[in-house]
Amino acid sequence: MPAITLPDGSVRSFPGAVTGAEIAAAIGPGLARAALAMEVDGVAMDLSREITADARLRFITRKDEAALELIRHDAAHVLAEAVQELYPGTQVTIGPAIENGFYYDFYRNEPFRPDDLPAIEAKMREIIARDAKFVREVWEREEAIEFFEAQGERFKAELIRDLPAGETITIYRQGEWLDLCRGPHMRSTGDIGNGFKLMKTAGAYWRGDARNPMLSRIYGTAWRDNKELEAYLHQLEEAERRDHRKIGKAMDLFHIQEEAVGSIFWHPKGWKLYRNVEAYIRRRQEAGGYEEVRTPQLVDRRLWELSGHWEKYRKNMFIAEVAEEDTMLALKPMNCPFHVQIFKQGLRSYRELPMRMAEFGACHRYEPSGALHGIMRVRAFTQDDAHIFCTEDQIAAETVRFVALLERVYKDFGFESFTVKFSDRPEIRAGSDEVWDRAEAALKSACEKAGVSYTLNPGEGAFYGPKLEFVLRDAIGRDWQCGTIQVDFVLPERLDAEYVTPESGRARPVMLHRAIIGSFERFIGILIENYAGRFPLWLAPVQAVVATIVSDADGYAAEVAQALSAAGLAVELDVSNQKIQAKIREHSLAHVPNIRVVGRKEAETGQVALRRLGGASQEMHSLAGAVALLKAEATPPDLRP
RNA sequence: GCUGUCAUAGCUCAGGGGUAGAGCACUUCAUUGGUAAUGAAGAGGUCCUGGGUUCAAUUCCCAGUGACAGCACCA
Repeated sequence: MPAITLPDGSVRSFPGAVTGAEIAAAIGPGLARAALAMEVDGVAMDLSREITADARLRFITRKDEAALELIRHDAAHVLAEAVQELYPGTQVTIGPAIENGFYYDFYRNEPFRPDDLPAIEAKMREIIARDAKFVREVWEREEAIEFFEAQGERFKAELIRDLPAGETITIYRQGEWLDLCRGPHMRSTGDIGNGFKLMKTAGAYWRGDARNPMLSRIYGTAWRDNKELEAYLHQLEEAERRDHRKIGKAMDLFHIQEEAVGSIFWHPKGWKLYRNVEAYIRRRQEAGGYEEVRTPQLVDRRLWELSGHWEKYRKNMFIAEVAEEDTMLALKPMNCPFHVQIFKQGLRSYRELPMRMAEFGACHRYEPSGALHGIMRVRAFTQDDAHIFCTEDQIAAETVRFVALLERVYKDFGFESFTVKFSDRPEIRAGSDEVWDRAEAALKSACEKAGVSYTLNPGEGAFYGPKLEFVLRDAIGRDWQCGTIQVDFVLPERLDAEYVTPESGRARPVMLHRAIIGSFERFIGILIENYAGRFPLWLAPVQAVVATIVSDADGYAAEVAQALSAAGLAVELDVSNQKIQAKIREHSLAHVPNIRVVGRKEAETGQVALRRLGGASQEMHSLAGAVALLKAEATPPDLRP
C-alpha cells in the first residue's frame, strides 16, 4: 500500500506497486501527457519504474529545468543510434549530458569530420520522429559482457567489467537499438523534441587518459524548444564578439607571432592597460604590507636541483647554455626559490614574521602547444607573485588577510562572483603525510575563518602543498584559475630557510605562495572579455579623445588636450580632416570612453562638449570643469576619497 | 603532445591548374562639414614554408610551421 506524497503535500495511496506513469494518469490526463520522468525521494527515475513503498514524488515536465538533463542524455543515446545506423562497425563508448548539451565518444578508424554532422543530425531527427519507447532492462553482468563482446563493443564490455561488483547492470532499449546505461530516460525518443543541434567534432582520450586510444567525439547542444536553442546560439555569437583575441586586435592592444609562440608583443595601448593594472596592484599590495623585490630571470641549474624543480619540472623549463662556460642556466618558471634566497640573506628573527615579499615576476614555462590560448595561456607571463614567510600559527590570519585583499581587488575590477576550489594532496608530492595533514588542516581552518566556501578539487594540489584556487570565467564560458594561495612546508626545508625564535632557537618558516590576479596576461584577457573592451575610465588605455569639428578650433583643441593631459589623463587629439560624424564613429568603435568635441562655438566660449561612449547626448562643461570631472572619474578605486 | 579544421593585401574574407579580387584601413587631392561612414584617385600580395605530381601549382598530393576547436597538460 504505497502512500505517495506529492510536492503540494497531498498524499495518494495505491493498493500495490504502481508506476510513475500510472500515478500521473491517476492525477490527471494533462499531467500524464506532460510528465517526462519523476523524482522519487529526490532520485530521478523513469516513469515506468514501479514504486512499492511510501515515497515523496515529484514529476519532471518540460517546464522543469531538470528536463534539460533528460533531454540531453536522451539526445546522446539517439546520436549513438544514428551514428551506428549510418556507420556500421563504429563502437560506442560513453555519452553524457553536459552543460548546454551532450556529447558521445565513438571509436572508429576514421574520425568524424564536421562534414559528417548534417547527415547524422538528419538521422537523429528521423529516430526522434519514430518515437520509440525507452525500455529499461536489468541484465546479468556476464550476460552483458558476452553480449557486448559478441557485438564487437569492447569499450562497453570493459566498462561493465569495471563496474563494482553488485552494481545493477541496466540496459536501455530504444526500438532496435540498445545501450548500457544507468538512466533515467524520458518515455520515448519523441520527448527529445527539435531544440538540438550537432555542434562540432573533436578527439578525446578513452577514459580521459592520454595513454589510451583517441576516440572521436561529437558535441551537440540541446534545449527544451527551438526558442531556447536559438537563444543559446545567439549567446554564443555574442560571446565570440567579446573574445579577447578579437578585441585585442581591434583595439590594437597586443599581438603574437610565429617567432615567439606563447609570448605577447604588447602595443602601446595594451601596455598602458597593463601598466594601469600593475600600478593598481602595486598600490594595493604596498598598502597591504608587502615589500616588492626583483629577482633574476636566468639561474644556474644547481638552484633548481636544490629546490626540486629540476627533477619534477624540467621538461617544462627553458634552458640556456653559453658556449664559453660550462654552466647550464634555466629561465625561471616561478619565483619561489628566489624569494627564499632573499629571505636567507642574513639572520632572520621571528620579529620579522610575517614577511610578505612580492614580485611582478616574469616566468617562462614550456606549455604544450595545444594548451596555448590567446593571452590567457602563454609561455611567457608575469605573475603578481608574493610569498609570505610566517609561522604555522600565522597561516590562518595571513590567509584571512589575503582573501580580504583578493575580494577587494576582484570587486574593484568588476568581478562580483568567482568560485573557489580547495585542492588537496596529489599523488606525486614532496613532504610526509604528517606535514600534509597539518598544511591541509591549517588551510581549511583559515577558509572557515575567512568565510570562504569552496568546492573540493581532490588530488590537484601543488607538489609541495595544498592550495586554494580562485577561478574566473571568460566570455566563452571557460574557467580560468587566477588567484591562488598555497601552503608550503616543503620548500623552506629544502632550501634551508630558518629564523631565530624568541627562545633563541632556530625554526623553519612556513611559506604561503599567493597571487591575486595570477598572471597579468591571463587576467587582462579576462578583463577584456568581461568589459568587452569598454573599460572603466581608470583602466582605459585611451581615456579621452579631443575631436575638432572645424580646423579653426585646432588651436583650442590642442589647449584642451594639453589641459587633460596635464591632469594625468591619457588623451588623444583628433584634428584630422574628417567630418565629426566619422570621428565619433571611429572613436566609438575603438571604445574610447569619452569624446570631447570642440568646434568654433566651444573655442569662442572656452567650453568643451562631452560625448560619452554609447550615449547619444552631450554635456557642456567649462574647460576647468571638464578637466576636474574626468580627473575625478579616472581616479582608480583605491585612490578615491 | 593527440584528433580534426584552417592558412590569399595591414584587417575581415571571396576565388581558383594558366602567377589574383572585394570591403574596411592606408597615401594623395578636393571638401571645414555640429555628434556612429564626404567624394575621387592611388599604392599595396613569394596566395605560410619546403618537397612532389604537371607543359604549367597560390590552387592537387606529402611534410613542416603556426592558428583555431576539443582532449590531455596547467607543479
